Amino acid sequence: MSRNNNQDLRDKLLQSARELLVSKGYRGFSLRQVARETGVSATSVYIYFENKDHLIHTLIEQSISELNERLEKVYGSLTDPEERLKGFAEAYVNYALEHPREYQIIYLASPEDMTRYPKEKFRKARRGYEFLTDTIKEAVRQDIFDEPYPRTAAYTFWAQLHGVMSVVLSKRLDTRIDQQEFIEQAISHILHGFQMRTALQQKPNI
Amino acid sequence: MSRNNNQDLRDKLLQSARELLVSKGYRGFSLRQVARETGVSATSVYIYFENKDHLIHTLIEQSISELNERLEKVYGSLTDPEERLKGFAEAYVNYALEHPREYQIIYLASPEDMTRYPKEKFRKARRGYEFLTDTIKEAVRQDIFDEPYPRTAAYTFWAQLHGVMSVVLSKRLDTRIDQQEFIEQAISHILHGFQMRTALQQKPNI
DNA sequence: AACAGTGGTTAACAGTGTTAACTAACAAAT
DNA sequence: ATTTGTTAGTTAACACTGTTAACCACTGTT
Repeated sequence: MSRNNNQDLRDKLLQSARELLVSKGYRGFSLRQVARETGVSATSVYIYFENKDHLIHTLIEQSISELNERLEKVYGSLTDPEERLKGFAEAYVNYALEHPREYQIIYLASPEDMTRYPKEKFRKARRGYEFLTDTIKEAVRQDIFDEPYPRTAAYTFWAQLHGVMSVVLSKRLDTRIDQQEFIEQAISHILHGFQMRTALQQKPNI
Repeated sequence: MSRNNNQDLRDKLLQSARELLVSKGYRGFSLRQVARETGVSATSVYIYFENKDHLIHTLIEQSISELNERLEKVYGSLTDPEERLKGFAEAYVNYALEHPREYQIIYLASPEDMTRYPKEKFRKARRGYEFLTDTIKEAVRQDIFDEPYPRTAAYTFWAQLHGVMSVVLSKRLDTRIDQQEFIEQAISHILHGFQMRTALQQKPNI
């Protein structure tokens, strides 16, 4: 157990870091604690990560990848655009509910940090958006949606979903509101917002 | 300038804290720095605030109040439910754009902190939701919307808006997407999601 | 056998939140 | 008028933190 320590320790550090971040949350997260947990000196972390931010950033990338894999699975298992869209929403919500802390990690990085990292690193993260953009484009092609800018629409979709889960996970929901109910209704609203708008835009009949 | 220092210094601390948080962001924010800036010893802060979290929390409350005031203004100046809803959205977005750091402060508090504070403190924060809930109820009364749970719908509305602004402010938007365009389209989608749904909602089950 | 590189160490610096112990100023009580 | 208690502030200290510099023990190469 000492040959290719190279990648070995790096992975162990990442795992300890993730566990700590998930169990103690962001506040109780420290490099030294990670090192302690891994049974290694604090400065060793700096051999594999430029600094604390970079370690966390790596964690974020991992989580984004896992989320994207789920989305890809949905994309591959469904063909109807509307079904896919709903599938995306559910996969997204489920990931957030199953891994709340990790989900929050993804959205943790503040803008000032982001700029310090190479922006290309987020290209991989955008894969999820591509699935979504494709789906919307397909829906437009099939005359199901009427979106002039599918990419913008894709970001709108994610943003709304993120808002919903953000509110849920940060426990800002009114206690009188049932969480499950809230999520379902929100998804329903979001999906509905994408349905043909031209016909309804004015005063609806009935 | 030394009589009722009581409230005086407290306010000065809050002001310094806000300036620091806005200029340096959350990372570069420290109690000691706040004290230094105010020209007072670090421990003085503990006379007026239980700890760092409580200080920040007070800042949050202030920002929420300011935001709520804007919403109240909208509520008072418009009567048509749909107009009001749109007005709320715009006021919300404008506040976020004009005071990005302060907006982010509002949504900074992580769930683990929240529980440490008396939940009632957020009652005042809920005023905004009440304006919105009222508006939706009124829309339902006028047969414009068809929302079985106006309160839930209100939270859905906020959540979606928050998601949109969160994405914008954390600079996660694809560089190819115009920010202004994105916001407008998102608002349009969100509002549309509230328009009459009965005719379209074929599959109500998740 | 000497060399450089790698992966790790310990020691130290500057900074943090927070607590404990103290002091100066002032109001009230005797 | 002196004692008392309270209040608003102080300094000193503790246990942390992220990060850097200097060092050390190995490895494989020449």
